[in-house]
Amino acid sequence: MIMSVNPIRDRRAERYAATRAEILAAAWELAEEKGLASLAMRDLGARIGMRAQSLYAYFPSKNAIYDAMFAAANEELLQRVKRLPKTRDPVEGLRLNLRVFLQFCVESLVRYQLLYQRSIPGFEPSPEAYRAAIEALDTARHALLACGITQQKALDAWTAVSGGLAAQQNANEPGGERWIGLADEILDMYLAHYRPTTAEETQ
Amino acid sequence: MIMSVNPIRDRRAERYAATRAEILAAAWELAEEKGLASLAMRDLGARIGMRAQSLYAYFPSKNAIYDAMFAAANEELLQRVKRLPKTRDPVEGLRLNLRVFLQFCVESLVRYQLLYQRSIPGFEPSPEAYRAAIEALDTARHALLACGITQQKALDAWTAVSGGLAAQQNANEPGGERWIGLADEILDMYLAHYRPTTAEETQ
DNA sequence: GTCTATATTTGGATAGAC
DNA sequence: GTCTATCCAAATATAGAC
Repeated sequence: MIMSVNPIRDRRAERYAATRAEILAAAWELAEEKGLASLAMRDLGARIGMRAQSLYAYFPSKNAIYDAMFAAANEELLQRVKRLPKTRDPVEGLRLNLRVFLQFCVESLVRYQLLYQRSIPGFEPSPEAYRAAIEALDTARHALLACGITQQKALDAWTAVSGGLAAQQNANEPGGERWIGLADEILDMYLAHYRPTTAEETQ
Repeated sequence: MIMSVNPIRDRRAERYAATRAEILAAAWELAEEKGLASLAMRDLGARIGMRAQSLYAYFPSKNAIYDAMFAAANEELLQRVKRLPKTRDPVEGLRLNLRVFLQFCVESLVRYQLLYQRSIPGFEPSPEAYRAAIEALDTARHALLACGITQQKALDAWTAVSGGLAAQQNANEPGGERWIGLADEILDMYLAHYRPTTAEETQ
């Protein structure tokens, strides 16, 4: 194994990765405190005892930091939905998927902004950072499929209603549960309309 | 009448108001071209043949310009829903209200961001600018009331589904109609669930 | 890998002449 | 009411010494 042949290089890589992680953690903190768009390299460096310029040894630009945050957040969501217990009842599976998504959306306002609101001028997530986002959306698609819902229109309606709940909650009552508390009822409404009741309708 | 006593002062006021309007029009243009957050006083002045500093004779700050844009946009929406023809069928009234709202949301991405996404760091609309926004929302509430829908939960669900359609459309397919085209179907789904079927349920 | 020094850009806002 | 002249602040990013 290469690891045992050259332990010094490994320790360096570990240190490097640890510092990167530390920078990202500080970035989230600062974003929560001052707003996502107000994240500044100076402040970020200061928080971890560095000059702003030294951060460039870890990230080539500020947008690269946003990109890493974007990727990590989507990966977090993906892991959560993947870790969900398998249910016999497909509706229960969809309900859990929705619950996890909404909880994820309202836990952190800045994370929500970064992932779903494109509020940073000039920042466009990289395709790699997108991967987990697409995969997470795909879990919702599968949960819908398990309920016999296959039409593209129905999937689009699902993203609209689930996304709408999160958006209203964060916009009008951040930290509360006035809208996300409607999840179960909205789910019932949705299924009553879009779920096929006979085998034929499933196609 | 004061107007005929001192016509000079009137002409000045008119000129002043016209210049303010010109500035705001240029602000919308620039925002569409470069992004809402990238609106800069220099560019704005340049567009109307002025130095940036001269703009301060018309607006005390950049945020005041955003505020005027915010107010004007909400007023525009309010006028549109108010101008809607009276319908005998309350469901038709709700449908038209929704249609106008969605059309308004997708017509301009930057207007949508300004009104519904709070994407400008440090900008908080003034209470006066809010007035029309609240009034516009109130027209939706009345349209729902006419359909016999009175519960707060049901009103919240309405803002979630209608807002969700606009949000998904703008986020994933700006300029298209993949989501807003679902409006009628979503409305049916919503009414089937929330509209009382008997007089008693209406309370 | 971190620093100092600095370049560069950007952009909001004020003072005072005309 | 518009200008010139500035100021001031913030923030990204690079060069090069240590």
